Amino acid sequence: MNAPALTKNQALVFEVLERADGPLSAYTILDKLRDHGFRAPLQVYRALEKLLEYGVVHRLESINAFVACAHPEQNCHSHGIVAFAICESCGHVLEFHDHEVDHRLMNWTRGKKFKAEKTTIEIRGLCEACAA
Amino acid sequence: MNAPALTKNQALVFEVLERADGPLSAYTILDKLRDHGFRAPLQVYRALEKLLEYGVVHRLESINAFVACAHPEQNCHSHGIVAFAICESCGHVLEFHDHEVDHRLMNWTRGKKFKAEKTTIEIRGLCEACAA
DNA sequence: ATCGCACACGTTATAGCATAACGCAATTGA
DNA sequence: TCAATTGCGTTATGCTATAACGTGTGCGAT
Repeated sequence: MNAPALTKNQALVFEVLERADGPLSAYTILDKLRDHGFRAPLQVYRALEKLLEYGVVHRLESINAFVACAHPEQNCHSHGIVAFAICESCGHVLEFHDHEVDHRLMNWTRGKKFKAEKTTIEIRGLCEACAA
Repeated sequence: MNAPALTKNQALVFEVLERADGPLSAYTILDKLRDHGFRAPLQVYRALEKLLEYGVVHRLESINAFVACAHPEQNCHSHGIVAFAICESCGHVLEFHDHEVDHRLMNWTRGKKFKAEKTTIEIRGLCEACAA
């Protein structure tokens, strides 16, 4: 899915996520956009829904938060599975792709005749700076 | 962490999860245990916290639900990373372990000097029966 | 024995995350 | 022009999780 021009709300939400130096919850985004007229959670969730669809934003399931894609230039959906390392201290997120991991998981699901739609890989821990 | 004898509440929660044929939310567990005197979410969450610690229950982050471990006989924590395939139609969960996947992820985090604490791999899709 | 501690438990209240349902406005294309 | 689609705003609600307080029980150390 390629990203068409963003609507006003989508652009606002995306900018907030891009400027943030870590993942944000939907309600945090809402608070940051109150000055721009945002009043209700749905305004955020609806924008996020589209941004996720376009592949320019990721949802971190394990912490109920959202983060801008690390390489906005390319469509992230074409990279296969995305894995995240999330620092539980400072909140920073590392993003990476590994085709071998994809293969192993896909081989397994294929063997089980399971039709995979969406895969989540999230590693929580401490980043280099925080582990010191 | 090996499982000591379970307390009454822990045993009740664990039995509910074992009998269920799929993951359950904390509040669903609560409802199933009202007849046994459960009145508040914390009674469930506190039991779950211990069961997770003992490795006999898994939390599925992507659907906010809990499931009994598929091989209760062995300590699941000793198997390395656990991956789940979750059917979005019938709710059934397949559980598996792959040391090669573990390796790839650990190599990557080591390269980034990231200290991994807890890793989540969840594949949502359709199981064999539901995909037909 | 009893004091102190750790732990499980119960209760009330609250915080945090997400969506349902309604209606309106703008756009598009048959 | 009409119908369908999409985005938007609002109110209300539901689901998920934890804070904070107090009680009781078992058990080891003094």
